[in-house]
Amino acid sequence: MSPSRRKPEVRPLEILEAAFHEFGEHGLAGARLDDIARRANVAKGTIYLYFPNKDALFREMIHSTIIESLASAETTMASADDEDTEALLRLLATRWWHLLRTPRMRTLLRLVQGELHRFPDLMAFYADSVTARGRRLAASIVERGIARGEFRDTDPLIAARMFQGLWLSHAMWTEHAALFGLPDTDDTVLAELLDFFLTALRRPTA
Amino acid sequence: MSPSRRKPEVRPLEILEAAFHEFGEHGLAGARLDDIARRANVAKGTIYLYFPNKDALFREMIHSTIIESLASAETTMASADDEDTEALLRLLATRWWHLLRTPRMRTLLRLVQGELHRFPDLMAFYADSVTARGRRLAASIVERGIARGEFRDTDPLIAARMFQGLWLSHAMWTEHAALFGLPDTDDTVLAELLDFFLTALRRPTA
Amino acid sequence: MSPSRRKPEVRPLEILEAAFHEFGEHGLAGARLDDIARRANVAKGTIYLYFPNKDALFREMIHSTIIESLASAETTMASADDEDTEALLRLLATRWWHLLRTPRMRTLLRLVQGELHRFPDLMAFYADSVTARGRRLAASIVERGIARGEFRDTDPLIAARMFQGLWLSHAMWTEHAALFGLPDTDDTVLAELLDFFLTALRRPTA
Amino acid sequence: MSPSRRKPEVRPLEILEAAFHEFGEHGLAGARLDDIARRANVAKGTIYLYFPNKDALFREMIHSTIIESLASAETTMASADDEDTEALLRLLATRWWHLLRTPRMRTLLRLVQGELHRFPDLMAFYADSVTARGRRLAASIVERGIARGEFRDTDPLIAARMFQGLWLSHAMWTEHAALFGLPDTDDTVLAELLDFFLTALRRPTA
DNA sequence: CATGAATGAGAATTCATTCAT
DNA sequence: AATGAATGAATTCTCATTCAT
Repeated sequence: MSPSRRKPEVRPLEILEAAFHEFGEHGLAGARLDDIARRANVAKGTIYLYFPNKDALFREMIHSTIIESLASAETTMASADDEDTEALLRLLATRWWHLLRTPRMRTLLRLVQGELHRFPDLMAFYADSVTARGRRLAASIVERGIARGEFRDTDPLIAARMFQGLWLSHAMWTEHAALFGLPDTDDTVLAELLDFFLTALRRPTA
Repeated sequence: MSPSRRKPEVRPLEILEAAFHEFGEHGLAGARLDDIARRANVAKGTIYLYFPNKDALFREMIHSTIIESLASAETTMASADDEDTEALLRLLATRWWHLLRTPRMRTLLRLVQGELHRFPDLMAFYADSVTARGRRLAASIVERGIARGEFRDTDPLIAARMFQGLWLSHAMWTEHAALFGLPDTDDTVLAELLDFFLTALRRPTA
Repeated sequence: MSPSRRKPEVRPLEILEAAFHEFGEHGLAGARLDDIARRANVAKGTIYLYFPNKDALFREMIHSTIIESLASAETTMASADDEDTEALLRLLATRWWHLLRTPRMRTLLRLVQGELHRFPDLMAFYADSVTARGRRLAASIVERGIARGEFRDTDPLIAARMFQGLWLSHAMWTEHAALFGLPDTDDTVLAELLDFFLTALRRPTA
Repeated sequence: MSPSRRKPEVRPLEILEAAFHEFGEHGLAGARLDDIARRANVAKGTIYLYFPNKDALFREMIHSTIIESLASAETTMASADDEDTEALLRLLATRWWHLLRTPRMRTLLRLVQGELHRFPDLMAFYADSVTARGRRLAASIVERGIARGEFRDTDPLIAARMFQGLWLSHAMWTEHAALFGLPDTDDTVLAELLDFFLTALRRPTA
């Protein structure tokens, strides 16, 4: 085929996109550059125009996926302010739930779990920019609820961590919902999560 | 190495053990049979006397690790009966926590997360024998607590799922405790988990 | 880089110059067109405007380097006539020595030795235009010396060949002077060469 | 093909032999592992059982060829003692001439000239063990001649260097004898060399 | 049973060459 | 004329698998 030329800036993005799919499906070692190239509609050598080797491609793919997740989280999380805190938390939780259940996010989670322990710097980047950042947001809402007397008095960061733990594990199970005994409808799962979490958080009614 | 004269049945076990380490560190595609053989003190060809190929070795390794985990869970979980339910739950939770934080368990969790989606039958086996079984045990305790009026009235299986979700995600974070904002001492984490979970479970004090 | 506006004829020369360096350093197969282009401050494709392929570029580079060497030899060798033959020979030998020890010449020698056996026509061209031509020049001086009774009666072409052999091998050794046991200063080497050669050539003093 | 098995020690030797031919013909960068393997009657992967990569194979090939040359020089040079020095020198010179004109030696010379400047340690090894060693041998004979009054009084090491220079350059020319104006028969060349060298060395006859 | 040298298909990487701009 | 992104064939290197010993 003759060297075609589109907008040059999209090439690396297409490659990263293809890399996301292949690495996501087969892992770092299991994915083949050949397949990534084919999926990106690009010759094998083209990948090396933008990435020095397979490892670097993997790293950049993870990095850019995290960045992208942040962006989409950013827009997703922008919150309303005039509501009572529980409603606010419900809103955040719902959006979070949908975000986590995105195919993109699920694949990212799997890669983080399965492959990132060999890339400590990427793991740190993920922990910082995704986990810690999200936790702070959740904690700030919890804090607001405590300040307003809606929630019981607890460490907001710990509560936020529990929140993340619950959502995270359920999101992972969702990928094999039947196997892991989740209800058929995702909304049910979300309702259960919220119910449980808020029960632990609310002031005991006298 | 000279053909050694151990009990012949230990050979495959040693190979499985080595496989666990190498697959655990590098994943299915990334691990090399060469390294597994070296770690097992065995010639490369010997592996093929016991396992038809790499995939099969991986499967058997996962399978036997799950079995082994069950066994160790079994002994760990054997419960006392004469106590109040909360104490019982604390006991279970503590043991579970220590089990999950075992290097063996953590590696298994990573492999399940990272590699098992390509082995649906193994995933099912894991879900059934580990997750579901554990959930039933936890649920039965919760049920007892409800029956005795110690816990609020909820679906015991859902509560048990929340329990697992909390423990699981925290166990995974523990591998990079500092990065993921966990307290320094594991006991503190456990205390936080129990506190949160029991708060959600206890009857509201009038 | 923007299309530059030099005299168009200099382009191929710059490319040949860059090719000389890269081929000289890495050999025909080892050199990369990429590096040649970069060194010539030219895009990779530009090379193909002037040379049909790598091999041709190599050939032309060798060819032009030989031509260039001839020219510089020409000017270098233009001889005075009014002197005694030994002085004439000393002059020629000195100039030759300096020419051979030029980086350009040394690289050419290495390429001739290492790569030209796969280009018989270029080898022949080199042998004819450089070696044979130089030998004839040297032989003519030897002949003059014999005719004048300054030198012993020998075959001038053979003597000239010995002359070339001595100078050539020493020039090659010079590139790693310390390793090959040459004196520190080049002039010493030249003096040794001349001393030896003239001793063999002079009439035995009665 | 099924994995065959001969005396295991010969494998690397066969590979080195094949490497010598391919590298000798095409140079380091130009030779293909594939061809080396084919020539050695060995699968491609087998090469990597004995040599970590192409460069290392090249190095070992050079190294072992040098070693081998030394050995053959050793046996070749073992000298008789009862003769006059000139005869001794003629003997040495003859043997040297034949050794240098061996295909093996010629290829080695080409590789040393054309490729070894990128392997300084190998160049040093060659200079030490081959060139310097041979030079010392020649020098010792010259010295003997001087001591006996057969040769004129000169620096024996310098004379030996001239000797080597003459032989070396002529050996190289021999590969393209016609092109470089050498006589048809090798013995004639040798006779010329000896004649010239001894003329320079002999005492002037009063 | 056990070995490990040997295999060769397959994967990563390189780079001469092309061609749309 | 000049560019340099793109190509893909060619090459190096890897490693699961085989099998003679």
